Amino acid sequence: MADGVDAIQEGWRRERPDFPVESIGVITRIWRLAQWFSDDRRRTLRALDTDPSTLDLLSTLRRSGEPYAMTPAELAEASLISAGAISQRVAKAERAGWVHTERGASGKRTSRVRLTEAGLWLNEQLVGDLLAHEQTLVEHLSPGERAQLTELLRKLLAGLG
Amino acid sequence: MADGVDAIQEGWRRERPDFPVESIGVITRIWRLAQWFSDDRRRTLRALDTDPSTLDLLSTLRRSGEPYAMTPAELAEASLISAGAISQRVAKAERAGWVHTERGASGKRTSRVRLTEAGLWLNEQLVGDLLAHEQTLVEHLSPGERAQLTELLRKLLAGLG
DNA sequence: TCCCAGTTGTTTAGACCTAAACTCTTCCGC
DNA sequence: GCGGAAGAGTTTAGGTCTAAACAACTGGGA
Repeated sequence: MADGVDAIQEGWRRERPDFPVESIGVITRIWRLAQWFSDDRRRTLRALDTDPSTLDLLSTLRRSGEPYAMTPAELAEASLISAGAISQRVAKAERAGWVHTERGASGKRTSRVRLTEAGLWLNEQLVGDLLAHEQTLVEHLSPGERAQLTELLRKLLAGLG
Repeated sequence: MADGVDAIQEGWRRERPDFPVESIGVITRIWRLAQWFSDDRRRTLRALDTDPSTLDLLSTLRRSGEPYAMTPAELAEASLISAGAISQRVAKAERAGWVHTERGASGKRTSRVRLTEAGLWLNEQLVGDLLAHEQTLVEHLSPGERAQLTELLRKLLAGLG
């Protein structure tokens, strides 16, 4: 039961038997899984006229709880992307009407990005559907395997710093 | 021992206790690990004046064995990226002197991309160093855990089709 | 032999990201 | 108060990808 990643490992073992190829089995599979899940999400969301970046923005605001408002700096930290990318995501979501930027009193530099009613409603729909769908994607593994995998991933991630 | 992914899960559990959040623990961690490994590789390669796309191209050719030559279509299939992206990767690597495109007899449409001596040499250095480095990244896990993780990832990937 | 549909490769338009430059505000220390 | 450094947000340049348009060869059937 071999997959494309085994083929890569075997290629290197054949060509350079002295190279340590064990990490490929973990890291390359993680890359492929990430790509697969990303593509799947992009396809699903495109059919609903949105995209993963916008969903991530709305979900971050939603998860923060009432009043569903955060500063750009907070959003950047929570989303693990640059502040510049947040500006662009917010501009796009604002054009679509999902969020509204509240600027401080005249000329203030600070601002807060807040979910609109429409944005809140959209997010509830999308997240509910997506989580249900993604649950089915991991159910090829038994409950025990899922728990084991979760723990191993957590440990690997924690070990990286 | 909680990480940022647990915070996301707890956020949803608090805001929407009816949503099935188990998949987040697997999928989001896979995304974060993929991002971490990608960033790490990009940083490492930038210090050596290259980038992951170029390394992937050279490695695919190298792994194919003598004479280290493939057509663009074969490269696209092996690399899991579009043919257009291959054109651009090849153009860049050719400018740097790592590969050479051999076109068929006058006016032929077919072509083969071949590693140059310099490209072969560069690849040996980079892959040797990277694999040694990446081995250290997974050694926070015991040998048994690494084997278990590899199997679970393989099974999850296979289950996606 | 000729035609045209399919295949192969390249180019271009459009996304989205990062990094860095830039603008404006805030606030510390004198 | 004042001046300038630090902080916050936006804009822009550059890079890489996909999707789609485009260009050019190939090969089977009339």
